[in-house]
Amino acid sequence: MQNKIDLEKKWQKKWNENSSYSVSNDINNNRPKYYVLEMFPYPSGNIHMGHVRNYTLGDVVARYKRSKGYNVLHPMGWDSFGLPAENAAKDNMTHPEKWTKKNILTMRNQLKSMGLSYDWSREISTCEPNYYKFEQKMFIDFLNKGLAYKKESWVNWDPVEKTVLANEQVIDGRGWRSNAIVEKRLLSQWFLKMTEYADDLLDSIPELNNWPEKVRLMQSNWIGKSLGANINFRIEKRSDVIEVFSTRPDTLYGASFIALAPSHPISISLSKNNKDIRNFIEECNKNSTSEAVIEKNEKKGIKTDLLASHPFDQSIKIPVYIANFVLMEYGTGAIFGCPAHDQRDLDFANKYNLPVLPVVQPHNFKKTKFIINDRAYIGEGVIINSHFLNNLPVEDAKRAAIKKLEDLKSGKSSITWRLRDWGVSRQRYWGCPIPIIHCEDCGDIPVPDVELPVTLPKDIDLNFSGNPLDSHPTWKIANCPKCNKTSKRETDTFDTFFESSWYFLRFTDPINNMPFREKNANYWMPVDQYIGGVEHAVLHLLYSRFFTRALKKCGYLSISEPFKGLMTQGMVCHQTFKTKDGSWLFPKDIVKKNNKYFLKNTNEEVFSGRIEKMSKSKKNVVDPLTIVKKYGSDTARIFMVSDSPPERDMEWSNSGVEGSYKFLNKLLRMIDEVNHLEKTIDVNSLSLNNYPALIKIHRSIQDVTEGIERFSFNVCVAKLYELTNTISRLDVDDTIELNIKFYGLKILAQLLSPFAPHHAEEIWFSLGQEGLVCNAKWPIANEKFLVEDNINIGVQVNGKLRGKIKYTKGSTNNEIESLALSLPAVKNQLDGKIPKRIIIVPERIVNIVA
RNA sequence: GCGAGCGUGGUGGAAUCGGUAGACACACAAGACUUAAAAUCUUGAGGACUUAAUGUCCGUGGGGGUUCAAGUCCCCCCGCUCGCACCA
Repeated sequence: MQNKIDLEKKWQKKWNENSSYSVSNDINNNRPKYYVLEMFPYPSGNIHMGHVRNYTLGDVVARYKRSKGYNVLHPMGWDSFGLPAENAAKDNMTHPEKWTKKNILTMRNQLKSMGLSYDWSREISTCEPNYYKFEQKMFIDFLNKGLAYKKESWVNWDPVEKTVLANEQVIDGRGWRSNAIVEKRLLSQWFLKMTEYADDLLDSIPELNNWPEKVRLMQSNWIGKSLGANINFRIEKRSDVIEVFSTRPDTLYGASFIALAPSHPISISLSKNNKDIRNFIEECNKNSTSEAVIEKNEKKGIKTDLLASHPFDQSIKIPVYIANFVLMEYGTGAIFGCPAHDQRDLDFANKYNLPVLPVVQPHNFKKTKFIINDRAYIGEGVIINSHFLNNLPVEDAKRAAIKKLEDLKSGKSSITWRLRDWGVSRQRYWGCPIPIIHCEDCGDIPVPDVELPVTLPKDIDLNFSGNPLDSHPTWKIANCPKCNKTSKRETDTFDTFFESSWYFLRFTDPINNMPFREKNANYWMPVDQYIGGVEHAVLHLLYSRFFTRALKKCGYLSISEPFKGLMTQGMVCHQTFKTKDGSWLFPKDIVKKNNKYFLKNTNEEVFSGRIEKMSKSKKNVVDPLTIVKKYGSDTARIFMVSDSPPERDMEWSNSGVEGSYKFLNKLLRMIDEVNHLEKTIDVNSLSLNNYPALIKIHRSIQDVTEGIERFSFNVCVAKLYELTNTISRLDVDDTIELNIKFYGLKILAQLLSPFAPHHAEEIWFSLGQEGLVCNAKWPIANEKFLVEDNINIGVQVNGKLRGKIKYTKGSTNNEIESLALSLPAVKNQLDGKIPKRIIIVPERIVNIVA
């Protein structure tokens, strides 16, 4: 038996020599196309188990589809702009570019050692000017089509580092490096008009029927279309009004306060003459910009002197507050609070002693008075305490209230989206420069096409705080393309989601000096199967859907939806280990003895913690390279798909890996056993009943094929184990069994090839088959071996299993019934009584109701 | 806080349509081979209770419901995980 590494190297070399996985750019061929894509990695240093899982899943699909005769596009590249390169630069004083390129080199070799069937000639890296120059042009096209614009928006500002922080860099309201209290600041930034496609992005979700339902739901909720009303409240002694958006205009009579966002124009104007309000708004501005943080914080407000008039009854006066939970970005930046029917409003009202008047009463309410204590009622019901709305059901009352508001010219029906425009400006170095020049006279002028790309300067000062592009002495100086006046370049770069929003298009035509040819994109797109982590369920996938539409509007291609099929894989988890005083330990340093864990070096006892997602911070990582070196990549691949279904989280376990390794070794032993023997008989001519192994072989073809089609790869592996067990028990001294064994091994090689391609080639070759198994046509089960004549089903009495019966296919219900009733256990249960009913579900179950 | 998902033996999981729960594997135990170990092969097993019969009861996070029949459908609850717009 040869060394696994040599075996794998041998076949990788063969694939290379044959260019087995490269795809022709000639798209006029007759084979149907199939585009399988895994989310490309950020080159963080080394591949981790999450990558191994992701790319194994994709490779199974790619290899399977190839053998089914598809023209398969299966590319790989690098999402190589991003914050970690800048962090690494600060930590180790290495240039982001150098760090990134080194990582790519390492990771490319690691991926290549896994024998993944990529067309490496299409490799792309987004930090290359040759990639990002196209998106600079795209941005200018968006600008010209009105899909990009500039506005002010809030950022997390670290006053010590003088830099903008990502939400993840703000920990408990402080900068992660400086530990300074983070402030909110307004910056002028570029936005893409995603809201223009809000309706389309929402309405097209039903077409994405090869996406997981949960992702479609998340996207729907994210877009968040709400029907309601914009309502104007007049302010006492002032001429302006407060415009409020509400989905519950039916509860207007229950309004007990109005709350403004801290950044609402009225809040700002009030703060000018009121110190308390100014302090409160300042306090709110110390909050993070993260919605999760804002929502988790204690709900607080400050009362203003303003009183608003109720739109239906000017005599009702409602106090106006400024509250920390009202977002300027959503709706109109102001709400009316109806505490009885909204939990957040109720908490607020109870805190500030505001009245709670119920205006919706449950339909079946019997008692005399409906009272709200500390739980808001948000269900269905009829309106009470509301004059002209009384006795109407909620939905009717909404319509009536809106009608009245319109009659009074105090409001109108309105749709509000949760979806916001996409802010793409980042105050960072390691990203694609935004191709704009700010001229004092002409304003923001796009860099002319001939001057693209705007490339990043290499000589940057990493010690300097703030954005290195901004502090660079010369880079930002440019002449206005219009008036030639000395001007300043835009020093912000694009959000790195920009690159990942069109990389799948570049893969369809990666070498031409244009982003991609429309012809190629139209042929390959949409991606037939996209595979990646569920953490991208909303942002990346929604940005890409928007981007594709925007590119279509600019004439780049003619499709709207980039991803036809989506598979979201679960995380790779592992047990954690800690010392007595709670510091994390690497699993590789630990040995298990008598159900206790000890440090390898010192023999100190350590303790196992929860099973958690593999992460560097908890040290519960297993390095894929160590595994590949020890067991070979086929072992890692088989293990990755064998235990857990792809969409679920999986646990990495050493014993599981050992199991996969043993399985592959068993296969190699089997070929050693048969490859010196002669095969003589055509097994397809054998009759089926005498040879259960033949039936098993054909069942396996059927089961594995179906399993791959519906992503039950773990079941496929189980079926391969079963098939292996069956054929390993065949007797090589019996001529017929030997021939079935040959045949079974050949089929096994083919069924195995998407999962453990190196071993599959080895078996294929040892059996003396022509060519490479990766080019062989996928086997088809012979129907005559699939039909089962003997039916074996359970018999229940009152839904409980009491026995089993066997009959031949085609027996009548009467025959089945008498067979069932003749079972001793059934007779026992019936105890002489006559069954009330007998339910026979053909070939499934008999249930006798006594 | 809001949105989404998940929960089945000692462990990972299977059960495609509501129809024999626990396939396949890991771990475990016994046996074979071996001077021995490893490797390999064979066999066993959800839990409890017995009168030890191929017997009864319980069993898919907990509680309730629909149905001849529920891991699967509905309602409530518990636990864990993911996302929340500047991580990718």
